[in-house]
Formats: sequence, C-alpha cells, structure tokens
Amino acid sequence: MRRLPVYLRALLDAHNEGLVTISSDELGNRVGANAAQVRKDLSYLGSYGTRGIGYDIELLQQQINRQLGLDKQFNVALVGAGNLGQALGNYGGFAERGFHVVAAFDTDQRKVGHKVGAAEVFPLSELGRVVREKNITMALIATPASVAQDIADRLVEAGVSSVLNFAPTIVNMSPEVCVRKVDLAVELQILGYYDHLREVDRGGAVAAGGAGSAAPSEAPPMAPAPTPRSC
Amino acid sequence: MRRLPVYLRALLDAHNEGLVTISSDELGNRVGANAAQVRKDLSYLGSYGTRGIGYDIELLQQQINRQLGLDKQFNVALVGAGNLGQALGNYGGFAERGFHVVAAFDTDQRKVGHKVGAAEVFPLSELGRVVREKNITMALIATPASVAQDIADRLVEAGVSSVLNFAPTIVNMSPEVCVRKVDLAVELQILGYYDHLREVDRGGAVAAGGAGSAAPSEAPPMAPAPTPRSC
DNA sequence: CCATGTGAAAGCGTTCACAGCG
DNA sequence: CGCTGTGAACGCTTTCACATGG
Repeated sequence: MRRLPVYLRALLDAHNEGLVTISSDELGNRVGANAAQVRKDLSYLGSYGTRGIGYDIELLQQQINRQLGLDKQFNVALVGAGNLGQALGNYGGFAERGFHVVAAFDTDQRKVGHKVGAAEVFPLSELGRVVREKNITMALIATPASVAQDIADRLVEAGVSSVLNFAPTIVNMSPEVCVRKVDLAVELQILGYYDHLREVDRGGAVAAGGAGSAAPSEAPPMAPAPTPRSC
Repeated sequence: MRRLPVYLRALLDAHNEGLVTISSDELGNRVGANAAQVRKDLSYLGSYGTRGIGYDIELLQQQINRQLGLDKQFNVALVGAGNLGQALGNYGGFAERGFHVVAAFDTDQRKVGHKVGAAEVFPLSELGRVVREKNITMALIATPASVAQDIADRLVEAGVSSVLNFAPTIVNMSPEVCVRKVDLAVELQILGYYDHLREVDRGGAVAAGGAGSAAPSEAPPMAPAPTPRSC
C-alpha cells in the first residue's frame, strides 16, 4: 500500500499536536483522501478503530510500522556523488526513517575520501567489497543516464536487493531485484501539461505550428472531462 | 498521460541509434510496458502509425511534444537553497526540457546574492516581486516541512500556477493551483516494504514484537497475490 | 448518536483478441 | 504477412451506502 507511509506521517503530526485519537474523516483531510478510502485502507491492518470515537493514534502507528516492516534498519549505498547525490546523502529524511546511507561511490578521484552526509566516498571499483562489508542491501543511483545501466549491473552483482533509480533512463535488472524510478523532470512535465491544458480550456489555440491540415476531425483526445478542472 | 514523457525519452534514444521507425512492441520493451498498452496510449494522439511498419519516430515525437505542450518554456522558482535545493538548481534535466530555474529564495542571509545553478538567491521577502518581474509560473518547494505551507501560501499569493512540493508534508492550496508532491523517503519505504514482504514470503516470522494474541485469524492481509513475486 | 467496518456499485486502467489496412 | 487501431473483457481501486456496535 503506497498510502501507508503518508498516513504514518499524518499520524505523527497529529500525535505531536497532542491528539490521542483521530477519525477516518480527519485523517482523510490531512492526507488528501476521503474517509471511506482511509477506512478501507486501515481495515486491511485489522480492526483497530473504535466506533463512535475513531482510531487510537499510537496504536495505529504501531500497526502501520509493523505492516511496513519499518522496525528494520537498512544500509544504503549512494552511487554518484554529483549534485543530486550530494543532496540525497545530506537529506535528513532518510536516516530519520531507518535508511542509513553508509557509503557513496563515484568515479571522480577528487571526490574519493571526502564525505557526503555521513558517508565516505569510495571509488566505483570498490563497490562489491564495500557493499558486502557494510551489509548494504539498497542503493540509490544518482549518476548520469549514460552509466546507469552499468551501475545497475554492478549493484546486482554485488548482491543489492533493492534499487531506487534517479537517473533519467530505464534500467533492466534481474527480477529478484526491486527497482523503482524517480524522474524529477517528469514531474515538472506533468505540471506543464496541466498548465497547457488549462490554457487550451480557456479557448486559446495551441501555439505549436504543425501539420496544417492534420487537425483530427473530432473527439477532444486526451482530456476525458471537458470540465474546467485544473488537475 | 503520465507515460508520454517516458515514450518521448525512448523515442529520443531510438532516434539517436539511427532508427527511423519503431513498432509498438519495440517501444513497449524500451519503456517496460506491453505492446497493447503502447498502442492504446498512442491512439489518443491520433493515428500516426503505419500498419505493417510501425510508427515514424520523428513524427511521433512531434505529436507527443504538441500534446504535452512542450514547445513552451517555463520559468521556475526554487524556494529553499539547502541541500536539496542546490541539487535541484544544478540538475541539468530541467533546463534541457524547457524548465528554467530563474530565481531561488532562502531565508538564510548568507546565501542571498549567491547562485544555485544559473539562479540568483533572493531573500524570501522578495518572492512576490521577483515572481512577477521574471514571469515565473512554476515553483519548487525544497524547504523543511515546517515552513512548506507558509511558502505555498506565499507562492499562491504571488500568482504561481503550478507547484512541485519536495517537502515531506501535504500542502493545501487554492484549487486553481496545481500541486504535485515528491517524497523521496516514501519511495525508499516502498522498497523496504517489498523487501520485508520477500522475507515474510520466505517463511521468516515478522520480527516486530507486538500484540501477542491479536494475530488476525485468516486472510493474508495486504499481499493480494501469494505468489513469490517480489515487486 | 457517531464513526467504524464492509458488501455492493461505479469507475479506471490494463490486457486480450481480432478485424482491417498497408 | 506484419503491425496498427480498437471494442470487449478483465481486474484493481475508489466511492457509496448502510448495518453494526461502542
């Protein structure tokens, strides 16, 4: 369930506000979902709510943590100590949640021996050894797209079991390894697309010059609802 | 369509390899989708394929660009010049696709006047003025969670129309403004969750000590498929 | 009386399968 | 004969509505 971590954060906030109990409605407001959704999601954890009252915040946190396996700590490798790598290594949100970046790797000799966040930078050639020695099971790829696949192959060989790929390319891996991709520019493109839609909605012509006669005859293609909804 | 940007990248790759035409099957392989999916997606753009041959790569690129409104250029503000902000400001992938980070903002006086990437850092108090002067329509929030909502309010007031939020919290905005959230740690949690699942699948007991007698009687709760699929 | 928990219904996105065209 | 374009089937996710229980 991709929403459990979000609930967890909202519960933490609520707890810090001194609340002890929370209704599905209130929790839904905080995470941007509706009450039914929240109840259905939480029902998969078991019945931890009290009718007429709501959910006990601390109990619910425990249950979500248990379900997500967040009692575990993970050792994480960071490959690529460029701008993005620096940011990831210094990002406090990881360690906070049990993800410890314990080593970084880069081909740039000038970076080797320095630190990003708490992690020492090693040359790429040491990857296999360090991964084994430090018991690393996860890796972040923050390299240019051109070398991402090579890095991925090395990581698999080193025995890593999960990879989060920030390079703007698809990497193929053995199916035993779990890969997720984060493409920052794609997020912006999506925003740009909605922006574009809104302008079109307001009656503006599409600016792009293009195939003059090729305008499709009917069917507003991609926007299913012709309502002035923005996103 | 969230996959169009991905297709675009794959097409660019194919083009650089000297290909002129591509089948839905081949394109599907490159983006990790199946052929039917690709064809259905592309059919929303109109009929730009040739039966028996495939799709003309350049034509398809043009059509996707048109659909996404990518002929446009966007001026982007970066709020928060900390680690993540630095990385975002220096990230080449944005400008490459028409998103120009033209100004950064931070409350830290020591950062004001310096640059992140191509953007000068301004004090937060100047946000309204600079947004208007530089014609900024998008913003990246890369601040601590605690101030994210305040920043969001200021951005709305300044007239920004789209926001990408990297702070680990939900921000509420007027519905005319489009917000997307990127939570880096959530991605790792998801990986950690799958890792956890795989261990449970292998027959290991859940490590967390907890409510002793509360083990639900039946129904493997969250994993719909009891197959040894990893992710 | 209020809020949970849950079947039943609705909505979306994906996949299948094949007709149709170059 | 190959590959597109698309209606129909399928499965998953979300929403609705209400019975149940503190």
